[in-house]
Amino acid sequence: MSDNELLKNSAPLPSVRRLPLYLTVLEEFEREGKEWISTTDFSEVLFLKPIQVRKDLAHTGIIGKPKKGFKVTELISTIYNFLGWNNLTEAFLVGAGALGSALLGYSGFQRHGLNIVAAFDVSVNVIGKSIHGKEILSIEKLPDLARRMHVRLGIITVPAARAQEAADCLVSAGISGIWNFSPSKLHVPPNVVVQREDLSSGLAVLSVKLGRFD
Amino acid sequence: MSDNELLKNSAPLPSVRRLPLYLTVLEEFEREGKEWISTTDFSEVLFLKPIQVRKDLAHTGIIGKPKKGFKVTELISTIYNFLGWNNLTEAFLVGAGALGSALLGYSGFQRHGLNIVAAFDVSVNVIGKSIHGKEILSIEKLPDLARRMHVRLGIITVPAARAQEAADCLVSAGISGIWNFSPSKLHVPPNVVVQREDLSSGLAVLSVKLGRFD
DNA sequence: TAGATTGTTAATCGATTAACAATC
DNA sequence: TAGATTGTTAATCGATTAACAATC
Repeated sequence: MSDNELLKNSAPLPSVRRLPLYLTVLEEFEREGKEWISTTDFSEVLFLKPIQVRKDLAHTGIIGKPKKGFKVTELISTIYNFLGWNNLTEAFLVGAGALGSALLGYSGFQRHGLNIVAAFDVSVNVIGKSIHGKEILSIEKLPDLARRMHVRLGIITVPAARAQEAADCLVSAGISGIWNFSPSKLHVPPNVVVQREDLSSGLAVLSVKLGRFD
Repeated sequence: MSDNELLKNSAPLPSVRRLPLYLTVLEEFEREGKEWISTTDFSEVLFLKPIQVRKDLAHTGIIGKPKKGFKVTELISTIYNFLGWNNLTEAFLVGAGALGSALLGYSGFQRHGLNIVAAFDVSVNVIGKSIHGKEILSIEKLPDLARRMHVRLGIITVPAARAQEAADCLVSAGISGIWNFSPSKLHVPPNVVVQREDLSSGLAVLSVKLGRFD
């Protein structure tokens, strides 16, 4: 019944979430021309305990050198490899509103192995228009195009009320993963992976933390 | 040394993150005119275990009725209360790029107690322009305005390299919380709360889950 | 009443942290 | 060599789940 039923035997998800954080530090070190980085280096910048960094990095399979740490370039490519960010995954985006447009315009995804190849909407007001150089297509064309282009990933940025509908469309198009930016819980078959990216969860945490100071 | 040092004695953060999810179900029930909702109702829609829902709701302090569950309207207002979403927090947004514009255009924040009252940028290309009806001001005006308007919250949507600078500016303006959409770790004094909302963390999780199916 | 659902106390599970020997 | 840092094994901590009596 759990979301993670098929996902055993890998790094703990909290560790996976921290890996991109390590990448930002690593890239900084690389720019500065440093060859080695230790877990204490990480811990000082990120306010984490060195032992936690060591455990996290161990999950990627990298092996360090006592007294030195890890080779910066090697660790970067190991993490990229671990995350599968060295080969591009092509994605369709559904919902070309404010948030969808923002994601279309975010250039950083390319470096993270994500390539949004097309965007779709239901509204005649945006269909045919172009946002950040990408043409918005009618949602009706999605299933056919997805199969022809072998697109594996769908990004949902429609309002909550339309999210399930968008998910159904993507599933019927044979997609294998969904990045869901709507606050809705999606019902999909067990072979489809869903990652919820819900701003309201983050805002809830922030609100509670802030409230503690009143 | 931990981020949560000052934040003891409240609901566990994973529970807090789930509360907005319950709200979407509750609002659906309310629209349908239902008076009562049980933890099994929640669990069926959200694929959670009833016991987890019960534990989560207990943290808000609400008391249910055996055999009936919880009063829909009462539970909604209890959660809103718990999150502090019934009175508006005013916020400044720093960085009027693609993501910043999207957040400026997101009408859902009002319902979640968040009111973005002004946006700031460093670029002369956007200063003076208006996005979704909100004028973009020069970052130089931020400290003075923040103090005069008693703004408590800052939202950072600048590129990683400018994030610390933006945080310093907000901190010097007396802000007490930061919602950080950049991938950088921010260094702030202990009385300032930071909530990181990092897309790359979510993408990392999604990538690992997807990779598991290859 | 009978039975569904609550609230509470205890058991389990998984992630974080500690301790320490191995190593360069 | 001496000491910093690694990798590993064990202890702790906190969240999830189970069990069950209380209740309407």
